Amino acid sequence: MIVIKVLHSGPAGSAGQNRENIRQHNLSIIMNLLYKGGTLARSQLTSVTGLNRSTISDLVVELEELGIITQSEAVTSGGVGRPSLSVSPSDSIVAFAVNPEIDATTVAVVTLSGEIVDKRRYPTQIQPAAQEAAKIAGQLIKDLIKDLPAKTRIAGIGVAVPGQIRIDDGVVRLAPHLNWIEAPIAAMIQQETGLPTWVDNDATVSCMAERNFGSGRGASHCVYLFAGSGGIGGGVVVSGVQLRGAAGYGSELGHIQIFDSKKTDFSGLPGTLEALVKRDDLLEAFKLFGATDDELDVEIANTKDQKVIKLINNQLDNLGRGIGVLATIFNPQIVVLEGFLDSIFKFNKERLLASVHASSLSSAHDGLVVSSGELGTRAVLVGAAGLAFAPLISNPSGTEIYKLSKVSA
Amino acid sequence: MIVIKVLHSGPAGSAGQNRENIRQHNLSIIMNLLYKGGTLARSQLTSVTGLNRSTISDLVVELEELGIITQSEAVTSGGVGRPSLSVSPSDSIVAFAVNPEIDATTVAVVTLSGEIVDKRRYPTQIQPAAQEAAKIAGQLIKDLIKDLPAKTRIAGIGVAVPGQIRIDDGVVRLAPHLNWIEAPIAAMIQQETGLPTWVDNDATVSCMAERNFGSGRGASHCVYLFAGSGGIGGGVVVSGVQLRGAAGYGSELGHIQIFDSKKTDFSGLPGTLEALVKRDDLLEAFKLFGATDDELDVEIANTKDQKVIKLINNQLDNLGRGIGVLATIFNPQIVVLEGFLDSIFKFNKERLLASVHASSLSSAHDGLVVSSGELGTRAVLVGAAGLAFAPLISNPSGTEIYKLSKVSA
DNA sequence: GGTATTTGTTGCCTGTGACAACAATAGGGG
DNA sequence: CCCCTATTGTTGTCACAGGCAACAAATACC
Repeated sequence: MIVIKVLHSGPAGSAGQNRENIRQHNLSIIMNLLYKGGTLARSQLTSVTGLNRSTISDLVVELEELGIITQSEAVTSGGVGRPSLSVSPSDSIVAFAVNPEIDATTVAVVTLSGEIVDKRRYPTQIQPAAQEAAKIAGQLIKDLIKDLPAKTRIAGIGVAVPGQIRIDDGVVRLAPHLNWIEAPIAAMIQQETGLPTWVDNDATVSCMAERNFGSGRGASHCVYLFAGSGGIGGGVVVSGVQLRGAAGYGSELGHIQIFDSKKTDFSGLPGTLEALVKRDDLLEAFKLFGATDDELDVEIANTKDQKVIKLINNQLDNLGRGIGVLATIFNPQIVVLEGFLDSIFKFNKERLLASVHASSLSSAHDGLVVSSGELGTRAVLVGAAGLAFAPLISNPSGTEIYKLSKVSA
Repeated sequence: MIVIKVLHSGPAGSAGQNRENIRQHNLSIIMNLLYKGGTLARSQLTSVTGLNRSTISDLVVELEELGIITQSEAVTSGGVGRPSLSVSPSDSIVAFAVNPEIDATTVAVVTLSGEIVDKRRYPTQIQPAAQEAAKIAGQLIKDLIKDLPAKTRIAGIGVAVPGQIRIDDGVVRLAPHLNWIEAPIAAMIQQETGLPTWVDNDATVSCMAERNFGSGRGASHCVYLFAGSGGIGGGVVVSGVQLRGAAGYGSELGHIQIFDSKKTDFSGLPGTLEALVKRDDLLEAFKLFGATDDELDVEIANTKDQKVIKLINNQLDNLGRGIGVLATIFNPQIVVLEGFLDSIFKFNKERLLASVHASSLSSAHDGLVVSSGELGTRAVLVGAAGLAFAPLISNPSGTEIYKLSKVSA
């Protein structure tokens, strides 16, 4: 049992704390632990939070009455003394995760414990307009609801979009690959479904998912790099908090300039990480146009072509430099790679690490772990659902949850 | 009057909140507001914190009894109704700021309201060893104490060192320009003076000073770049919190690689910001070896030499690219420049901004302010003192403050 | 000078977590 | 097989901190 003593770290916000806040805070702490940790014993909650046994009992009962957690009789024994009750997030609480991409829109049902229980993918010929994507998402959600148990309750909808998002009002300021400009996607989907909807950048939410449930579990400082057909996206966790920037447009890690090259990325900036580590270059080398990430992964793992190997090595060197820059800035415990970045990493880990070491101070990369993502394509969906769970977790007793009938057929 | 409603932002830490925490938290909130804001009316405290009038009264009385704040009869009127009492941080509480540099060690007396009331500078021929610097600091502190009013009380000592610091135990892991390696400077100074001592990186503490008292006042996201004879140092504030990294070695902004150049920085990395924007290059162009920052500043402002102008423009382009990379990553409200970086910025602001715009996404630099530091050489001292005030601010009722007699002569 | 407005002060109330005592449930030893 | 120890859940009581309302104080405005 690890007892974590948290001093008053972080910023002293300007808000005073009153009696209601204290209760809300403690309920939130427990929900947060259960969300990330899954099933925990009540005795664990006691020692981790530092709260009294009786207090934990009281709080857990309240959460149980709210229907967002369940208690089960002592699961395992193993130690002396009376066995502690197990507490789990309720499987009846779900959120819908929506991910519009160039060639398809995907919707998933994700439980409060971070599991994907169902999924629908709707392919499109060309990239859908925002209104169209909203309609598709609405229809898929209605389809998914038919297969859900009647007792299921819904926290809301989380949307992950490859672009720059104003999270305050859920408007996509610019999504270059989808060709969306100033698209109020949250309002559109909310209109279609009647459910509260939140939006954020796809890499940002994936980062959070890997941090909560994947390779970055427990890391206070984590850098996440994701690459697919839509360029390189990034997410950063600093002191346990997602980096968003003053206006919400931060952590665009694909667009940091690291070399003099004339090669430009999708946004027109030269010499950026995205310009120099390009998926299309690999596809061209393999003559594999339109391949999925999985197909590309297999191809990379098995290639013997010296020309291709040279290309991959070059990309590894460039990626390593980018990671080096990020390590120098953030000094993270872990850098998580996803998509084809992970494929080339697995092809030659030593080369990437050597490049990272060559382009950062030893203090920054000492003890740094570079790792593949654990969640793969699930990250973006689990992360998007997390957007919808966030209000419930931060204020369990004051957040509405909806019945299936809330969504009109 | 601005009423700030703070939702439960930030990370839900794992610590539960009990009755003692709530009181400590509220006392801390008030101290924090007073530290940053100087004198405030009690009515302002009420509206900003959201706490009840009677609660604020109670808290303020407790802080007054602790001797760390003072109340004065209604300073100004201006509105209808009974005038509110003014509350100020006590001027009798001070901290010592220590700044060891290559050519001198400086110690200042800084009040809780962020004012430097006295200062001593002790020049050295060559860079002092850590033990030597500690002895110098100890002697200067004893000298300074002689001139302080007898009622003065001391929060502690804050040390700002140009190098990589383990803040947990106050050990300088590496300070290249001072040639210190694994130097337990905090313990040494504590030994000399008997006062509790904290250490941190000089750019990091300067950043915090500019954020609390200077150009970056009120910014939630702030990037700070400082350059002197010891290369380029950086500090970043993210969501109001200083970025330190997992092990405390983050925000080494001078060492991010942005070009292919073979030019190396002091740490041996090629193509970094520090390698491409070099103070020594300017000194050489001016034939001004050993000049102070102020002398260099005047020289830059008045130069007509086309060759020098070309050099400055080149440095501005490189600096702009570095700032562009940082803007892309952090999306800050403000970038604050200090030292000769500020001098070349003032020489041609448009050129720097053009370079920033050319090397970042518009979403990242829209609304971005690039600004000169307000505090100048005071920043590092005010910031260092902040290290010693931090425990007092985060736990006013549980932190010891020392009488002058604590320091043996 | 009277009224409205704002703020400080005081006494009382309530909610929330701590604490202690007891009950329940496990393992270990003679 | 019983007893002892260790751990956890439960219950009732307590203390503390902030909210609230009423009143007093001090200002501006008419």
